[in-house]
Amino acid sequence: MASTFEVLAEPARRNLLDALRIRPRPVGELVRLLGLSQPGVSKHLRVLREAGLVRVRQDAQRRWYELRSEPLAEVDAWLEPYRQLWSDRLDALERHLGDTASHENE
Amino acid sequence: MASTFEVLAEPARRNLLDALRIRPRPVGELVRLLGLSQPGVSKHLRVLREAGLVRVRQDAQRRWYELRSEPLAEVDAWLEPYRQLWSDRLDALERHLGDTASHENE
DNA sequence: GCGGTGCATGCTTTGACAGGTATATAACCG
DNA sequence: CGGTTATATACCTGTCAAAGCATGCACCGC
Repeated sequence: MASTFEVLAEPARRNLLDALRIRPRPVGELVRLLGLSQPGVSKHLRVLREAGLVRVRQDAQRRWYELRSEPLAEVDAWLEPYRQLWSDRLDALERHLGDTASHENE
Repeated sequence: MASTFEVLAEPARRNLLDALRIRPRPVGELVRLLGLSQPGVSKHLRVLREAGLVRVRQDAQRRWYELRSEPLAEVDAWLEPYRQLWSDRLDALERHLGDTASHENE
């Protein structure tokens, strides 16, 4: 089973997640939204499902796909130690702006 | 040039970033840390460089690679609307725990 | 200058993956 | 039942990326 990062590497799959983030949708609707072939969409959905990023609810002949955010939380956790880097940088910017403001009449 | 997500799909490259997050390092050190061949590491570093995730500082025959976090901030931004999903879920959990606690003697 | 070190690049093979078309499966409707 | 809708899977093809090995290139110390 592919890692969450590998799954997210494919733009079409990120688009699928973006669509499912709004609300669950059946496959046909995703096909229309993405403009891919139906088999193409089904195959991406399979990858997403096997990675735990979506789950399916069957409703007669329709299959409603919905988002599962847990794997994304892991990505967020990986990112966590890096986040500090740009917040540090923002802090520095803010200090700089503060300095500039306090010197702005010199 | 590959997207940041594509670049992060490769585990070795995430390992490189994790190593460079601590401090800048020359290639040889990264080779030792990752246990890959030197050309392999160099090629991954090239991909990281072309995606803007690292930059190089040349020091005589050594090349010091250091992290550039900007592209990671973009990933973080993509993740942003999803983050709400698990914070919502945490909120719900906390409410549930609160309810449970208030009923725990029933 | 010369051997040695540190690193990049070229080449080749191999395997994975995406997209398409055609087809299978399953459930609905009349 | 028969046709139709909704979705999945099989198969094929082209593309691309990763890994290994060999080699090139730049700089160092002597």
